[in-house]
Amino acid sequence: MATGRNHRPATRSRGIPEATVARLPLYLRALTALSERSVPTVSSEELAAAAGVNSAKLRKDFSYLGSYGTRGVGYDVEYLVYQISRELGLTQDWPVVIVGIGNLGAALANYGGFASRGFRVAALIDADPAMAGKPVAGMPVQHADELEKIISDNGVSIGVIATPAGAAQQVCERLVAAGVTSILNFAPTVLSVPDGVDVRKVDLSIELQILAFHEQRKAGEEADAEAASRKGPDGDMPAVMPA
Amino acid sequence: MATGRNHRPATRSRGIPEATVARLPLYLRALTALSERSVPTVSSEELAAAAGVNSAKLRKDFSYLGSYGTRGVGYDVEYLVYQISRELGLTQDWPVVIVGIGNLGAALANYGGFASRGFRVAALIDADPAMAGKPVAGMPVQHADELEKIISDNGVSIGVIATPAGAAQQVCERLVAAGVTSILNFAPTVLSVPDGVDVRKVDLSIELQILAFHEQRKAGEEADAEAASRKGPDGDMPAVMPA
DNA sequence: ATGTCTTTGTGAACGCGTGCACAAAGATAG
DNA sequence: CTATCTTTGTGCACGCGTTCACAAAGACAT
Repeated sequence: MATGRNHRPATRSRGIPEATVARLPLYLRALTALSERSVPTVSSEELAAAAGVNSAKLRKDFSYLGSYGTRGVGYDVEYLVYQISRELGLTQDWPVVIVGIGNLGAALANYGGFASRGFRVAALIDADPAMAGKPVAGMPVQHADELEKIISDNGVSIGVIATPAGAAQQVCERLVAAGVTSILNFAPTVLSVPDGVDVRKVDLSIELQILAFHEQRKAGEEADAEAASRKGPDGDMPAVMPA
Repeated sequence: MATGRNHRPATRSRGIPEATVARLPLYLRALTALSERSVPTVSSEELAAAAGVNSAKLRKDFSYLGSYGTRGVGYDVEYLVYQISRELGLTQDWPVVIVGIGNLGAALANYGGFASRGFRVAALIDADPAMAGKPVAGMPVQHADELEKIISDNGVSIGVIATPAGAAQQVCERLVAAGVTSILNFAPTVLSVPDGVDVRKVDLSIELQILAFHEQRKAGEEADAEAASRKGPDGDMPAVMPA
């Protein structure tokens, strides 16, 4: 049992750096938009601007995939869309299960971007018997008892956990035992998984706290600059100061 | 990953590395759990395990905050909770607005972790007039016309964008113009913001695509391993190497 | 007081990611 | 065909983050 396997497998996946992989979806989205506007080619400078990254970085990223550009011209949009899609494995169908159909789970089930590209919601699963059979996003919720069967029957390898924190680890273990090897975790918990299983975490609370940190820093710098006169009644005096 | 803050200027946050800041909420969560179990002290090894990180990394992270540990003993849980909370700016109240009350926006409004620690949902805003006045999470949705007034009246500096992609940039600009300096973006778009504004992005679709990449790689390796074992004992010979 | 034991705090080495700057490659015009 | 212009692909250097390994610091027992 490995402790929270959040760090990368350390092995560069087929020579493609993790940082590059994380940007490929970004490029793909920008390219898809260009494709819909029937733009035939795009330069690294233009595409980088659309994706919000540095053009040198983009070119280096693409160089890991191969030499798909034409010097003096740029990149063929359609060809690049295909190459990135293939590299990301989006040319095949990925059945996905969502476990925990509360507010968030339901929102995820309704999320359009889910079905759009290669991903298909194979089932919605909840532990509450009262939810069973209830339609969410045009699909009946199934009871957690069926979890193993659903995963096996549909060949699901990607699971989304949207349960309360307390249930997440247990759900995770059942998913893994049933054959899931990639998990997207929305529950605010560190998941322990065996080697070979990938976990990605989406944590609203953490993102907000990081923003708060920077916000506080900005406020502090402002106050220092302005000699601090008009700040709200709640300063940050220590209310609790344990020894 | 935030596109608006990719090239972070020289504003290195008071000497605390960004990577460390991103982990502080993780430590805080683990410490809060210990605190609730009335555990008085914790070693770096134990806490690191609970947070799913390396213990040396944790100690180095804490060293940026100061010397809050006692050699031979560990860290005082309550004291550390306070120090990290203060460092993250969670000892003060952060009013937050959520713009775009669709499935996701409603889920966020109902999310408990929101209110739990310093963050308070000041208003729910939507552009659809039919939504106005409708209660979501015990709070009436307000029309987008009121956006500037709401932000100004409540001193909101953090905004959450949960609108469709097409509306995100425009909403973002209005938020920034009204005084918001930190944005959490759930819309699948690259946001352009002026310097001094922090953007963090949460993108379900990107996370799934990254998982798909690794999933595909796993499947490929399996196939390679099979092929290799079928061929002969020496496993690491020329895999697929396109010219 | 002294020695032993535990655990922190950190110097140093290393590896990854980023961005600059430029040569190579191809398009295009004359 | 040659010259020029555009844009890619990448060698290189630099800085950040991670990890190791250990000395310093304090607790605790005798």
